[in-house]
Amino acid sequence: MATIHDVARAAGVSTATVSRALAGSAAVATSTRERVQRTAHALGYVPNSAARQLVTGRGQSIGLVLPDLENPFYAAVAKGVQQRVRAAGLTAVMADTDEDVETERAVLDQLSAGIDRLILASPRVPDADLEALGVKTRTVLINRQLQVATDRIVSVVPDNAGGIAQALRHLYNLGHRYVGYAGGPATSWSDAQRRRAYQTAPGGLEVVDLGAYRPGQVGGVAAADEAIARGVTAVLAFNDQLAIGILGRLAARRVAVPERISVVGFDDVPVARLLAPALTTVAVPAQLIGARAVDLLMAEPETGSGSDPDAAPAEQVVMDVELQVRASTAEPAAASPEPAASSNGGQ
Amino acid sequence: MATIHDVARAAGVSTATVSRALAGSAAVATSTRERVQRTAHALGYVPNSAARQLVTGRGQSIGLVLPDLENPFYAAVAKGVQQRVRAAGLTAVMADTDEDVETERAVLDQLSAGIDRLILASPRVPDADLEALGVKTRTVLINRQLQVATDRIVSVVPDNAGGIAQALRHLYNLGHRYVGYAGGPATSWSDAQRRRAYQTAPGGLEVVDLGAYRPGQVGGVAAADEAIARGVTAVLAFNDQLAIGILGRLAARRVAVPERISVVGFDDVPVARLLAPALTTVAVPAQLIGARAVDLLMAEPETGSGSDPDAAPAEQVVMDVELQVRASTAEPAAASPEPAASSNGGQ
DNA sequence: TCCACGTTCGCAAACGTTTACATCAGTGGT
DNA sequence: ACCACTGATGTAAACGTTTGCGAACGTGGA
Repeated sequence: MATIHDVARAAGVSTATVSRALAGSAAVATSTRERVQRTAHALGYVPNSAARQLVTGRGQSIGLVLPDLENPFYAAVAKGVQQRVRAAGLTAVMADTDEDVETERAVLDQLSAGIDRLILASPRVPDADLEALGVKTRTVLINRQLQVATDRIVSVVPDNAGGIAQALRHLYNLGHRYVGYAGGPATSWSDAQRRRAYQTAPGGLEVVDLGAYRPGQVGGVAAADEAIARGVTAVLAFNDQLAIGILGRLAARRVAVPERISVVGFDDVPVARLLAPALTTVAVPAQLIGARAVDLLMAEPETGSGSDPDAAPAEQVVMDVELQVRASTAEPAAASPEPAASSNGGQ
Repeated sequence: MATIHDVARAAGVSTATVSRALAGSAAVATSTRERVQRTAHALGYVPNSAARQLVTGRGQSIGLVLPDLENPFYAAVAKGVQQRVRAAGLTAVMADTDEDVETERAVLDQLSAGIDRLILASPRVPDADLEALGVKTRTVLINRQLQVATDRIVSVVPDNAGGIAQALRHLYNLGHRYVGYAGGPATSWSDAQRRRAYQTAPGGLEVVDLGAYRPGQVGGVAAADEAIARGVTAVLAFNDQLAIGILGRLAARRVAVPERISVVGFDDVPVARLLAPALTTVAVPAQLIGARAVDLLMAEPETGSGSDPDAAPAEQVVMDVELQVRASTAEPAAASPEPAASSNGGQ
């Protein structure tokens, strides 16, 4: 492996000049720069990133920790992150926490050793941990916000309220009056947001809480059973994974979708349109979110001198979402029955 | 940030002792080791990975490059890799090549700077590039083998031949006599393997080449059209992505599956069982493959002194696959028509 | 002729570890 | 009483790079 010394010797200059020439510094003569670049290329020189990182302090890789790589939504986020990161000449180290808080904490510990810039998707650890992390590590949150505004921790989130509103309006227009919300994990910030959003449902539309479920096949069966028991005409799921599980259970119990019950998801993962029936769902631009997170991470936190210092430091960006109407929603079968009672759901 | 010097001073020893104590070296007194460990923990000391890597030469992260993170099969591979890597106290840097050879080459260049251990899933670059890479970087291939056996490049692959054989036998037992193979990209090593495998189909079963397609929705329509045109009673797809595309096109053209045409996939991605009809497919243990690749990467290449040196250096491991019979395959509608002619497929 | 100054470059000090080698104190054998 | 040896620790070099500082060398103005 050729080092900077080899290049320096071959080009007849000092290592300092090689370093500067390769970095494109202005303080080196054009002729010298070109000669050095040629020599470096000829020798197949590639800078040792460890050495560079040691002296500069700034690493060339950013960390991405997400709850589940096999969830297509996060896969898309990862893809977006990866593309942007590579375009910037950096690399991305990824960690999967298996939706588990303890694993997440362990991963965070491990990563914070060598990584100084982090993207956290749907982090489950408490706010305090995040703030502690933010002290030494520049951090961008996806699907979560912090109460206190630290300028080192920014976030990018989908328009949860808007998405729920669109879905609810769609169901209302179809004629639904009694809708269930099948929630996600209690520790999920996104779920809390979406839960809050349906409180402001259009007048005349009652939304009941169906409970909290783990997204996926297993959570889907309990959620579907609850929906049937409650007699709702439509169910709005926390995300597509859960909606898919619900669809599966409904099919197994021979409950016609959308004739007897309409189902709406959230995320619009690629398979949503392939299901039978194709899933009506709120599309959130996962890849874009990932890309945007990287942008935020690279933007210098305080370039105060430029323009006025407090010009919205973009501490939080909200991405637009859009309902995709497909085959899993339709008018309710009969006139929607009067909601039995204003029974508020458990948990 | 506390350095090793801070710990040394606080514990009243030299940095060398701290380094040894924390590494668990036997050459340090138990009492000293414990005192150092306590001090280090109290100071919140975490070793600087860049400095460590600089001196040891060995990095603490392994690279994983794969063609498409949004393909659930590779997402599963990535998950398996990630788990194993983390268990070993390392980190994984991931790169997505978008199924593009040039991108792959660029990624390989970029990664080989700071990474000395690599896992390549379905690499598209020519053998020569891989051999060059293997010189300085310990490499494990997934879904590909090299002709020449370099001891620094090993590989883990699914039992392609076995999988195809199982699928073909299943179709034959069902009564099919005229089956189409919808192939993947021409540059894919896996596709070549699977193509070769169907040459040795059971007697009486004719398999025709339907051509080469990009896996996914778009490739699926052309492949389905070709299958219909050829009049096959069943189609065996290169992978699930392609099979899903075919299913979609068949549904759009109102060709009943499995009544008119049976469809078999390869991979068994999680959504396969959720489709309508649920996809019969060859299950390959993606997560296990990822984990196994990491194991191979960590195993020291030559521990010659131990036992006899040429005891199968495990230069290649083949993973068992198993056909999952679901709803997309059935007996052909009528008695399978005599194959019109022995027309061999294009491409 | 001399001085001030800008451009281009080299010197050498850091960055935080690991590790080969030296040092030192015991300990048991002769 | 001495020697050889083992076990525990310290010393210092090395890893490959970036970068502040100063040296050398023109160049133009006074």
